[in-house]
Amino acid sequence: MKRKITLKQIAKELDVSVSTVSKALSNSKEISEDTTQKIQAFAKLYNYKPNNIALSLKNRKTKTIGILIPEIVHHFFSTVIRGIERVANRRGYNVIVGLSNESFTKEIINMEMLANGSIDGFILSISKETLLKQDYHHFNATINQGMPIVMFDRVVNEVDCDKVIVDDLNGAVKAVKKLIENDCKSIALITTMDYVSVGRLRTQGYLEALQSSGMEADSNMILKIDDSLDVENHLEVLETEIAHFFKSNPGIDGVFAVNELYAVTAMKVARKLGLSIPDDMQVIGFTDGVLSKHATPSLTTVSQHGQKMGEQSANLLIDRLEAEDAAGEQYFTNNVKKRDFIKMVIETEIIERESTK
Amino acid sequence: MKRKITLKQIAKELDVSVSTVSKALSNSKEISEDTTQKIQAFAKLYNYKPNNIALSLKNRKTKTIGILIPEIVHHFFSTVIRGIERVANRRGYNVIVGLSNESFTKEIINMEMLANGSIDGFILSISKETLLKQDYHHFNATINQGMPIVMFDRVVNEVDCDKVIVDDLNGAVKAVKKLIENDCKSIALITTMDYVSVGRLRTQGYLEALQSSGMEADSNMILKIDDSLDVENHLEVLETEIAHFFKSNPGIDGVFAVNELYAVTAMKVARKLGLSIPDDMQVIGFTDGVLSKHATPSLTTVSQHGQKMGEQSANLLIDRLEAEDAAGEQYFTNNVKKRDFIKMVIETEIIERESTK
DNA sequence: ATATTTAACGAAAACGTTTTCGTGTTGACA
DNA sequence: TGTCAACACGAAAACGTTTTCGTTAAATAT
Repeated sequence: MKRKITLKQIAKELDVSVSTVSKALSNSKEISEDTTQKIQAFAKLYNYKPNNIALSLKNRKTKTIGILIPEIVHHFFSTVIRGIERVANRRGYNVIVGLSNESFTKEIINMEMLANGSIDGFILSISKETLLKQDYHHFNATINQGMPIVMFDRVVNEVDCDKVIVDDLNGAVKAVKKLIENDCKSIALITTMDYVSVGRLRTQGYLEALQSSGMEADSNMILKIDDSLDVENHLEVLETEIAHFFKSNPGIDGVFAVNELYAVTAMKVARKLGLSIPDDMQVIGFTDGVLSKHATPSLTTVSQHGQKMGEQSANLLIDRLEAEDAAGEQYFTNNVKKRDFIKMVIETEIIERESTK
Repeated sequence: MKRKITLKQIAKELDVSVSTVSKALSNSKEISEDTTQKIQAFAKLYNYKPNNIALSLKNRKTKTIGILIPEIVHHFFSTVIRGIERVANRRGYNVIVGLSNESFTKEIINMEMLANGSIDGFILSISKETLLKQDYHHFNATINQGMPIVMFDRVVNEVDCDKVIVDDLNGAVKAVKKLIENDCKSIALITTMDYVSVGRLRTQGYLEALQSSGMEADSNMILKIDDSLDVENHLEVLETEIAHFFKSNPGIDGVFAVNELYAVTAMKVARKLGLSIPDDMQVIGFTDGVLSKHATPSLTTVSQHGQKMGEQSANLLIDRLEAEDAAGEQYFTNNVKKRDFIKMVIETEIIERESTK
């Protein structure tokens, strides 16, 4: 086994100085053509590649982006990662991922681990627990240390940084309006608790859509699921809750759910209750994941374009990183912003499938 | 904004040497209690944290693991990542992920990017194109440079390293035997092309199970899907292929599919053809993903325990990394293995749901 | 009073780069 | 022959650590 070769070793072998080797490899014209040739040939032979860590230390930038998300086994988040990785790679960056597992503490620990030089900037989505606590000091702290953050999807006004969000409110409005257009008279909402901002916004969209169509909202028609319990592994609880909800509201002919799991489960429950979809009840979900596509009947849903969100986030972050470079840091010491923070909104799109008429 | 503080800055402020600061912070008893106190207080005040990159360079290890997978928007792979991240974090490591996107070239590029000092070792699953080409030189090259690799799921004999696999063959056998026990007389197989080793093994398991039960295999009962096309986005093709398959084999009363997408699609097609599941046809899939759990009817499936695979992989890799440490590298130069390579088999488990009787 | 230990700290090397600034040798030119 | 530029290269600093090895002064032992 041969360990990776270094400049110093090449220098020694060829009896020149380290500086000469470095220059020769970067085709500096300070070095004669003869020695350049010789050095390059030798380097190629031994497959020399500069050590990234050394470069990072010298350049004080790592060319890697830290991703911090609540959960990776989740279609939406993995789609975002794919988007980030795509543009990051294209622009010469690596990505390092941390999982907060929806925990405030793990979010902080992860950020601290990564913020100590390992990465140049963060792309993250806030954990539920953090949203609940409303404690955002760790975000502001990292930003204050000069490390830029881009937040996506679950964002918060209290932190000043670039943000990429999906138009949750409007997406919900569009979905509910579609149900109304499709002649639904009694439209229910299945949502989460309010502290998750996306849940809140989608709920708001539901209400606005009803209002603007002259239908009145009925709080009995809204089912709020306590997602503090691990719903993925307690599917029955979800099912019985929804079943109970449907039974106590017999007239429901349209359902808008704030995620695809709720939507698909609602369909399942409805069918068990003898309802046919979409004839007796139409259903629209949020998030275009595998479930929506492959459910029977396949689910009409609001697509949030996760990959696009990832791509935009990465571009925002890298743009800012490279702007810092160009500005040569002087702006920072003067405390002048190079560019105001951007809040980018990704438009939603309704993907019509079999669960609506 | 205050940039991260360094040892040198602390030293300057407190008018001591850098070495003194370093020692004081690590509670060396070389330093008097007074100065230790003073330095630690100051460091805490300014929230000093050692720079990871500098440490990596000095220690010649990064405490980060490189993950290289074909695709992240995939329940199985993200489950594995979750497992890796879990133990990596617990043992003080970070994870950096690269996506090969099933491409040979991207696999190589990614490996080269990461192998230059950014990580201590790899955990990876081979891309389809690489399997097709059967070109594994890049794996052997990195191993020869002293960087350990752990392969999971899609592994290959030509590379000498630790491996974690699921018992595909036996899992398939169990699944098919369950169908036989459940009185299926005519069992079909929906599989991939043979070059994907897991597909081949599962096919083999199907054949063995039939044979050992005295049933004869009929090549007409095997549908091989060409997964070179992007099946996720060309669902119709898959559906028509399966429909055609079912129509030309009317007697099928049991289906074993090598992944959950094929299984769920098979159920969908079957129902469109007027068949009831599980009464007319029973279906078992492979991979316990979201689809299996939430399909209607929910799918009986062979679970591969992705998270466990990730955890085992990470433990194997870190064990080896830390064994190298302890051995102080001498073994390597003598070309003596510290530990033979391990092939760890994760047992599969059949999760019974509604698609079987 | 001298030798030796101990306490408390600093200098410097090392990890692997890149880059700035010499420095010595050559050749040209006056 | 003396001056100066051009050429080709090397030394050293810097990035931020840790660690080994001094070094100095005071304290102790002889």
